Amino acid sequence: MESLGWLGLKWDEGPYRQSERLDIYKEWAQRLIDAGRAYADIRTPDELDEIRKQSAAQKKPALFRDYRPDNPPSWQPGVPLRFKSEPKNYKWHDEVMGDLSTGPEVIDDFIIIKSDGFPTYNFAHVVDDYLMQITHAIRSQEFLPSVPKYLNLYDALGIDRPMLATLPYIMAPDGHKKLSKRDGAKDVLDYRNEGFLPGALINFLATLGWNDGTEQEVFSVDELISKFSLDRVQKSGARFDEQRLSWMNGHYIRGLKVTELSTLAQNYWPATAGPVSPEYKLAILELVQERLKYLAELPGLTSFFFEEPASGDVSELYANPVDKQLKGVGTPLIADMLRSSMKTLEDSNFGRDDVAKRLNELLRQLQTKPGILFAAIRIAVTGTKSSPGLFGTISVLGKEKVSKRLFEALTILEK
RNA sequence: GGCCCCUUCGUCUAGCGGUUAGGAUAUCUGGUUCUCAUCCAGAAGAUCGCGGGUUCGAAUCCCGCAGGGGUCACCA
Repeated sequence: MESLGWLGLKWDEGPYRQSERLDIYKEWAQRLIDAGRAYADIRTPDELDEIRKQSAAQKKPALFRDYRPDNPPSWQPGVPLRFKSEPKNYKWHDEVMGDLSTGPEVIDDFIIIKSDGFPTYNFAHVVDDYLMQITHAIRSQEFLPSVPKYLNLYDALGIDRPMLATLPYIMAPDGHKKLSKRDGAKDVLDYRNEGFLPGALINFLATLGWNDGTEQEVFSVDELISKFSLDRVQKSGARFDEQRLSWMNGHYIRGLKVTELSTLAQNYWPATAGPVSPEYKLAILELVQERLKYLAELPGLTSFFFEEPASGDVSELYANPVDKQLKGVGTPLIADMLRSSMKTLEDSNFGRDDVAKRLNELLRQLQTKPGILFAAIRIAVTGTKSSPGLFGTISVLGKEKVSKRLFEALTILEK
């Protein structure tokens, strides 16, 4: 329920507890008894198992309707109540699967009230749906084989059935099995904790097995409400592709206003962020917004805004630069470039434009390539091999941090 | 085993008798004269599960088969 709330999915009625509705189920069960359509089943689990074994030995499905007790006692608390089925052919329409039909062989007697007095799902959902005036019963595929049983029960109770629809499975990313928690599937709330947006998850899930017939991929919730239709739902299962979800979430994050992103990102800052000003965080978010796929990536992308680069990282990056261009440049030359950078930034106002102007100017003076000069500065200032745009990063970091880091890098290089 | 459902690029899918089998994502390349990302452009990627039919013509209709999944509880 917390998941539904987070996703913004609202319900009209309930929730109900079965324990508070036992009398209702009992009343409906009594109707079946009165109509001769239910009987108390006093057989032990062992006896029932015996029936199953016999059937299995004959390579036939176990049908309890072939083994009905001759003189069942009247139903009383503590014993299970079994539905007395009336086997026949069924044809019905499934909003997703289309027209379906089955023979009498799939209809059987089944327990409707357990010995503890609680109804089984098979019985409770029919009663509950009816009382709540449910129009559409949309279920997962594993219920499809049970539908004829439900139809038989609707008939016995003399009530109309709702529209039926069967949704395909969501499959595990790597296999052919349906996605399930025991196979490592994440909870919806795990996605919330990793910083996925509800709208993105809904969009992803909705288009997993459904499309509107156009080439549109991104749908707002309102669009989904107006455009979704069961008859365009896929019948086959669809793999849960996290990469696609990440792409979609990134798309939604990019569409946010920075202030909105800031609100959502509140709890995702690195532990070392500490009590820095909201303006500083906002400026950082502006820099990283377009490269965030989900909020939990924030620390990895921004930690250098809050803590000094590790000297080990810096020296390692200079010794083995990822950038090919920087590779051929000798340490003395890199040191020179850092010194010049310090100098030209010394009396900068650290506005983004001014930083850009000065560093581009320096580029001309030194007659080197951006891939070399800027890579060298990036390592010193961020301690990483990639970062947001260098000018913006320097501007946001500010004079104090930048000067200090250039100086630190210099001492590392000269060691 | 009985019954049921499914089968188009790696993945999500469009397609409903005539298409160079389209899009998205992922991958790769180029560009946006700094990396990463974004954005833009391009490439590669599908003998439409297989075999028969019907038809001038089938991914599309019919029949078999195979593979995958599900279900046969006092769980939902």
